Amino acid sequence: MGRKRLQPAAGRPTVHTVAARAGVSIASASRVLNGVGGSPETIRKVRQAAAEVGYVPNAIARSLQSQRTGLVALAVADIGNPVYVAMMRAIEAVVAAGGRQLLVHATGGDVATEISLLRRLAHRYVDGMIVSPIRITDSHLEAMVVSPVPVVVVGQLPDDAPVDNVRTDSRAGVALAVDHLLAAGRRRIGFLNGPLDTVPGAARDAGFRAALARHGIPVDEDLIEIGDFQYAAGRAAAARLLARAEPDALLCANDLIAVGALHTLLSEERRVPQEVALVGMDDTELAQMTFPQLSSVSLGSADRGRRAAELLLERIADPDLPPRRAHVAPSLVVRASSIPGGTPRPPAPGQPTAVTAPEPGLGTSPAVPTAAAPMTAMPASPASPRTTSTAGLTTEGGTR
Amino acid sequence: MGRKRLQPAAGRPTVHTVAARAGVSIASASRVLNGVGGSPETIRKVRQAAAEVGYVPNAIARSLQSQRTGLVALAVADIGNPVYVAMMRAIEAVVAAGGRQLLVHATGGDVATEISLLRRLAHRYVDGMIVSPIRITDSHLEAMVVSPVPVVVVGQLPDDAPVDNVRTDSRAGVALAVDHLLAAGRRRIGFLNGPLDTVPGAARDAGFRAALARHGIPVDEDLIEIGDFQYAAGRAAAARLLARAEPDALLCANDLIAVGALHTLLSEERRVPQEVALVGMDDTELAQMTFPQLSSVSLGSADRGRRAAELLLERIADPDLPPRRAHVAPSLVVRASSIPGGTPRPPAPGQPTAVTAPEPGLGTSPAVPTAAAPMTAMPASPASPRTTSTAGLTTEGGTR
DNA sequence: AGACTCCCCGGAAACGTTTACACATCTGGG
DNA sequence: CCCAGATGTGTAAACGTTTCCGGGGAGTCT
Repeated sequence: MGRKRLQPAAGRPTVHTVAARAGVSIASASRVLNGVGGSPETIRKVRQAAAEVGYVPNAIARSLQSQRTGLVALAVADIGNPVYVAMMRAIEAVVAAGGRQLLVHATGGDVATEISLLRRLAHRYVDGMIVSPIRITDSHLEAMVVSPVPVVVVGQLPDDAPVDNVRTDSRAGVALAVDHLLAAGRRRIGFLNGPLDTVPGAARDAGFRAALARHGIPVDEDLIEIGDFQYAAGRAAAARLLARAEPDALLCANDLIAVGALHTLLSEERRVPQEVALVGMDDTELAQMTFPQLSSVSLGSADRGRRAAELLLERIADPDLPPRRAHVAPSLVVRASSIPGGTPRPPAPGQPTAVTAPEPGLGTSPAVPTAAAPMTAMPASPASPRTTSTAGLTTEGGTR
Repeated sequence: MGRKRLQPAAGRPTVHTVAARAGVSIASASRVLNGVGGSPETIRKVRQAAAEVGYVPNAIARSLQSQRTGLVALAVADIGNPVYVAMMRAIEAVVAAGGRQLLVHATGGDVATEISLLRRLAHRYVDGMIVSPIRITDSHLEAMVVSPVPVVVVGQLPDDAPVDNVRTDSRAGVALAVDHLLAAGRRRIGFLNGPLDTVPGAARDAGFRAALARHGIPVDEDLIEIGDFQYAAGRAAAARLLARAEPDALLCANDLIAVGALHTLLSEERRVPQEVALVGMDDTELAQMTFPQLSSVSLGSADRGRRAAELLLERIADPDLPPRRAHVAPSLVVRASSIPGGTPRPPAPGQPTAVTAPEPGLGTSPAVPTAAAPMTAMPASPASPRTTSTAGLTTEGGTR
């Protein structure tokens, strides 16, 4: 009898400890502790024994048995970029509601790091991963399809890739900004972009050229500068551009670049927006912190994060789902940095005005269907200058 | 013979699969795969079999056996606050070098969430945790000592708490800022603080009053405003303060508050720093992004993060170490927002100047020993305006 | 009263690894 | 020639859970 455990006193209590103390089998103890089955008397004894020894189940052993870790990984280039912070918050919320925790990886935008992370999924240390790569290579795709746990991509992906992904139409987003600036009477729009060999950089470049072409405006290469997606690069790129051209507006590929550009503009004593209008992209928290506040194209980072997390959880629950693709429509949030008359007075100061892009078609549509979109004032709470514009969400390929 | 696995074809390959295919025992297979022992012939067979079936060891099973998860958790209030981003990056680096990954929890500064997180450590889903609580309660302490895995605290802790922790002397940090402002001729220093029932809020309040007292200046309660540690609160608190008093300087309990205050100042058309000098705390990335750039008291967040991670890994390796405490000395980084003549011209524009506080004694010393510290120009690379001032690090209690 | 159902319980097998231990074989030296 | 040691291998026991399955008891229906 009872020859199973030799010295049950050593180490932390396990199910065996509890079972022995309650005088029942480990099966009964486990059942009671999981709330399934058990006679009233057994339940009482086990509960009491567990309380007395301070039993807490071991998460790892449970994972081994249940084949799920309760973890979801997120891999982004730069956890300092507020756009990823917003995404992370949204993902965290969904994932926590699903009873899981979030493991965050910072890849530094490095392809090798990303691949290695995807490959490591083979160890199944997480239940799934959300990844937002700046560049996509064949190795990425191969690692994703080979992975034993599901992967969801935030960002553009080849149309035939059998991977869930949530995307936004950043070309249409750029078009919104260009339309807005042209409607405000600007004619020489400078463009501060990220590297063209990145997915977002390429899309923004294409969007910018297409938008100008649609308005019959020739592209002046002197008005285009390339850096990376960081603050310092934005600051430097703006300085280079201003040294050789006289833009009356600057469109920036993300908010960090825009804040850098704003710094250069102000330190060169150019008035914003009177002399140079400024528009960023991503509509991060940062856009509301600058003075003047930054107009910015929202690409729905929080929505994309939320949607990605939902897709991932659904796929974890049912791996046989067909590959799905979700879209989040961009919208423009207008603030003081691009409005000629300074901060609009009618609502509260710093109140945003939003313009929403029409829903994009399948894949990357060739051009933006609308001409200059009408501006619509959005109702918003006077307490917070946060935009309440809701980006449109669509899903295709799923059976919802 | 071979009656162990009934259908080895199903599911992903395990050690059993590899062993069977190589015609050896699982023990031999495991040994080869771990690189310990094995004859040349066995090694060849096992390697080949593993490659053929694409074997990857299961992280969970390995964890169960080895009693380590390879994960380290970090719990902070707000992953959007750049001070935590800096800390997180530093921790990530150390932890990755130690072959582990980082699990990030956002607590929202909520005590109940923090406690629940600490309690969950009993499940041993991570090898240890770094936590930076805004408030510390007895429940915190109890949960920490009870935890089966080590916990390191970033922030003040009762002196007798048997928990590793790394702290900075934020009172001395506040004193650095006050000294600087007084030396620059400011006399009516406004103070925008966080809640007084938080550890950092209380310390900053005490530091502010002590610094004024040391200079024989009476405290004017009209010049003190309380909000929380966020941007919006800073903006609102500055507006309230400016409505009832006429400060010639504003000292802010962190950079987010300072950026909010800057927004209010600029939108009320007060010139910074000519009319109102501005100093923040934490010296985050944000401080370099504003215009004018923000003077800020560095509390060495990256250093604290790094040190905390080191302490944690050391303790994981040797749980019997005595409780240790590490100190990081604050320093002041002077930028354009607090210098009367605008951006200092001598070095490159936006070049920081740093003043380092003397090493604090044990525990919270009653007052700051130095009078107005001398300003020392720091050499820095012309390319980046990042400060290179290194905060001093000390450890006590350990056997290093 | 017998058969049937339902519920509760305990033994044991899984999950996939590492490793203690025992055994066999081989080598070299006395 | 025989034994000590070294070396390689396989069996089985861990790590801590959940869960399948079969047995037994109590109750109900016919």
